[in-house]
Amino acid sequence: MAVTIKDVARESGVNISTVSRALNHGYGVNEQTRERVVAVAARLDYRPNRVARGLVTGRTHSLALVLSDIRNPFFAELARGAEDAARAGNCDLVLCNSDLDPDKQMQYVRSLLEKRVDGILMNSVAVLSREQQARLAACGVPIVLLNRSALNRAFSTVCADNETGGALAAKYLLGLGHRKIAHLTGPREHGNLSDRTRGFISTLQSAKDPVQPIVLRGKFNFSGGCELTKQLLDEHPDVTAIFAGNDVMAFGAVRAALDRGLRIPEDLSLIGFDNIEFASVIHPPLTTIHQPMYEMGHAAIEILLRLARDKNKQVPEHRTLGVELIERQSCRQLSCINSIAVNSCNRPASC
Amino acid sequence: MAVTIKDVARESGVNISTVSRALNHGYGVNEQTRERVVAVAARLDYRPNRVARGLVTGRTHSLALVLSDIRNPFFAELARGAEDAARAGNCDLVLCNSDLDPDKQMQYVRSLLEKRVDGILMNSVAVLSREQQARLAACGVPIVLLNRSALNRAFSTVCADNETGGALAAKYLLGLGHRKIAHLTGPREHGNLSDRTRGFISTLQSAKDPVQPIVLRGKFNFSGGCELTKQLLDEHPDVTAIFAGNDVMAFGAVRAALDRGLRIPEDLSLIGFDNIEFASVIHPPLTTIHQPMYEMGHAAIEILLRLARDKNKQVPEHRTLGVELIERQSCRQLSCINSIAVNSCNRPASC
DNA sequence: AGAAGATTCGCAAACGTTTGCTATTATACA
DNA sequence: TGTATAATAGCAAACGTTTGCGAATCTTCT
Repeated sequence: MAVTIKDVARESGVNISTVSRALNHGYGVNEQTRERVVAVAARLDYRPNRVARGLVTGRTHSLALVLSDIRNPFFAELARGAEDAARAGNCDLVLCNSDLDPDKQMQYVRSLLEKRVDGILMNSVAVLSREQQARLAACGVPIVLLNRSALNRAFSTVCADNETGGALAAKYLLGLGHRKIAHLTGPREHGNLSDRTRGFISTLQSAKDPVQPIVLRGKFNFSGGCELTKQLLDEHPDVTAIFAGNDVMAFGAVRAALDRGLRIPEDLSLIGFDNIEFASVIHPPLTTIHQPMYEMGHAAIEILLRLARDKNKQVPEHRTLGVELIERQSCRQLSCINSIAVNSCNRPASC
Repeated sequence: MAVTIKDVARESGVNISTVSRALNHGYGVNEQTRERVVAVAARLDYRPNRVARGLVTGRTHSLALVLSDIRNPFFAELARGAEDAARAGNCDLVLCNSDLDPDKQMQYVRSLLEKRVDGILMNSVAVLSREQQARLAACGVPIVLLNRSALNRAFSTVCADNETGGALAAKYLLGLGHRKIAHLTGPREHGNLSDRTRGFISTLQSAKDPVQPIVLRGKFNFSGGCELTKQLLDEHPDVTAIFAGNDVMAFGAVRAALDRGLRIPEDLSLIGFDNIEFASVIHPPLTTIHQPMYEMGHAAIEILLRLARDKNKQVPEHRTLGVELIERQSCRQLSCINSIAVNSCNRPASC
């Protein structure tokens, strides 16, 4: 069927081992024969079979990206950074959507191990049992995790400074004078979100005049943000500010607020986390914590490539990337005097 | 290193061929020995090496998805559909971002062919030269294209009914009384966008009272939509409606309009294409043409799986999936009388 | 010119499977 | 009991590479 190394060897009158050497590096092969072989290979349009090569070298030049859902713009951005880095390292990237389902996740990993990928970049293993994590750590292929797992230092990790991000959000809302503050987040097992929550709450509680936020947990997607906000507005109609665990939840909160006839930021201040592209597009432009998603994906794959390179020294690497607050127009100063000063109050008559 | 079929064979006292048969299907192997082998394999935690298997079977159980940029929510949705279908077919999916660069695209294909993927799903080959397309068609692996390529019927195709979608947008804007209409789109080579443009323009031109739209071509992403709209507003300040070739461009148009102090839909009507999730989130919620992105990805991979299944009968398959107009709040009736009737005019005093 | 060393290249094993063929044993039937 | 047939399992080739080793040739130096 396809043209193999044997065809090239026969056609250029040398042994297959010479063809292999000529095409791969050229050491130990005469310059003239090398040129001849290369020419023949080009003429026959020879494509080395990387499956066969992988079998003998033990490297497949494939990396895997296991994340919850590529439709989350955060992961799309991250995936792009990862893919670019993989490509630069001459690897390709297989995509797996786990939906954070532990069974699905382990099933993916099994399949990836059978396929002998050179490394795996995972969104989260926090949902896995301790035993499953141990099995993972012992599986032989390098694994980089995207959230800091304080428990298991067997893995390399890349993460944004989520805790600091949460703290930034808290300081910002406090600075604007908010006291009745809510926080929308996901289940406790979710590492990233939990770190944000921790930073947020502890900063609020350690203020000169401590604040105890209302914390609601649920699905951390658009509909989750929407539902939690509606629930919040029912139970605590007096909240003045919401910190959403991610931008997509914040978008859900915007929708819920609109449905209830509330305006942002006039009636409700809102701050997100992630700074995905559409955060600047929605009305009003969303104030949020920026995390360098592309760079995280890129950095994670670079670690993976290094780990895959020399199988012997498998020392885990940990990288934390900085976050920053992007101030837009979804939060307002609470005190009326100040709000007139910054001209963010549309109802001066009512002040 | 890893446990191989030989280890299982030795441990259970049979030949490796028996192990292979026992684990794969069980034909021609005694029930008792089968059970014994299975037990041993489980005890040793044996994982068959799919690289080796792929070498002999000629199938890698990998499919590839070559698209312009996963960060485009359209492609993220599509990728999710594709991945789900691939997983259901026991394949995994490698992700490639081509940025629609012909060189990059061919480079990806070369690499994928070397890796012997079982099939390739491509966003677009329209940017490729006729010769490159011919090479692609002859490469031996099944290829499904995402846009209808009227030229080359060698490939299978899956597409939304883009032309009808463009026509729907045109009819809708005409129905609202618009006459000064602009259309933002990408380069002529872009199959999808061109079909939309064709349907849009021909419908406008074949109206009782024909309209000639202003067509602007540029980058078909957020910043492209933004820049084109600014250019449009500079050159044609009297336009009343814009049809953006996709939602992301529409979002760019929203941003540009806001920057120029124009309100949507009061000062400018806007209709998009795709109906990505955030179309319903932005302010105002975007009227757009829905195309079934998840289903398209799913359908394309199903075709690929079928094609990969029996290598002999390689008859291309073509599937067109329907679109529909989602009416939200980004377009207004032009005539003032009507607009009062439908209460979409916020400035009754000026009417 | 002869020896030592370098260069070039072929041979064959190895990677871990699947699978056609054959040998052996068990089963059925006359 | 003997023979035809079916069930079971082993042997070995094949898939397409890479790579260690050794043979042959060429180069260089004394």
